[in-house]
Amino acid sequence: MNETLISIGELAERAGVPHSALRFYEAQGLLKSVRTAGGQRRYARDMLRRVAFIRTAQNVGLSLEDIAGALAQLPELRTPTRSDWTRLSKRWRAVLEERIHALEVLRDQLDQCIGCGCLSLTACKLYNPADQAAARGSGPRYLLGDTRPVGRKR
Amino acid sequence: MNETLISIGELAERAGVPHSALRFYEAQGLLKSVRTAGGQRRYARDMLRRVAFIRTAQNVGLSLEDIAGALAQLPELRTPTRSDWTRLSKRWRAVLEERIHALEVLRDQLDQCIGCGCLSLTACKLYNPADQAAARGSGPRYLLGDTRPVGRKR
DNA sequence: GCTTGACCTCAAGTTAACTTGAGATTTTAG
DNA sequence: CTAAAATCTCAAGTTAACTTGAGGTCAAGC
Repeated sequence: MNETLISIGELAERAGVPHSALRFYEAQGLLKSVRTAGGQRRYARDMLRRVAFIRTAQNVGLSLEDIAGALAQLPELRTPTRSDWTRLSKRWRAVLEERIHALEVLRDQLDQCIGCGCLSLTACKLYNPADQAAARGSGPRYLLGDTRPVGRKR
Repeated sequence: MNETLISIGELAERAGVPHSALRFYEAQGLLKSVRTAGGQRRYARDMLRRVAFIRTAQNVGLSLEDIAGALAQLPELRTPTRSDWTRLSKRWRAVLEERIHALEVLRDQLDQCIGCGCLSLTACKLYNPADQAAARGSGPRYLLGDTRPVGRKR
């Protein structure tokens, strides 16, 4: 019944991720492992899925912190079931939809702003700096449709 | 005829960007300035637009290096005209379209992958690690529709 | 049962994009 | 003309996400 556990080398190879990154993820609480008597890591098979999830999410621009938040919803004590992952997937879909929407808004506004010919920065909806929208704080205000900037920090 | 030039403080306030960032951008070749007899920076008005452009582009996830590349297309010797900016804007639109498309592909594949119920990582089109597509190199292969990952480094 | 490849830990280095701080000079308002 | 506000330079610090290296241990095959 230990045959279901894999070494860090195997996980690294199958996931296409370097060992160092796996250890780093574990240190950040994104992965878990049990140890052999000698202290080496052994991963349950579902960690492979976790790694895939992590890399995929990073690819759409989410931070490890965000990802850790999502993974925290998975059960700790048992191996995640199909429906655990499905639930997670649904939330992801929402995140992706928001990001797509934000980019579409940006694209459309870019057309109307710099691209339109008005060239008036003071009237630009895309970039609304401090002296235009000081009451709402400084910096770009409309970039993400003025919604919560999902997944992007700073 | 010097009234058309603004100080770093004014640019910072109007653009909603700290002085330090403006100096940094200049050091990176993203902005330009002339100096007073005493050595202080004075910016032409069109630098305000440049700053807006920089921040906007950063917001969609482009690196300063990418942005520098785009800005390098603007004329050095004269103030950019409306059509200079329009041309730049059109290229941006293409970049945004590509990013949007990549996210849509990702969203749709997520549905079919983790979300579908097959739960088979070996069959997952989203995340295709080394042992599935070793011949094409390791790491995720289909994440951006297997196209050139526009604007993202590493 | 031993050698060799796989692992381990911990500290330090790396890149991007800035920020912070120190110490000195320039501008500007009164 | 002078004091306060704005700038200047340069070096060092910061965060994220890892990588690299040193020095040493574990495990698997012949």
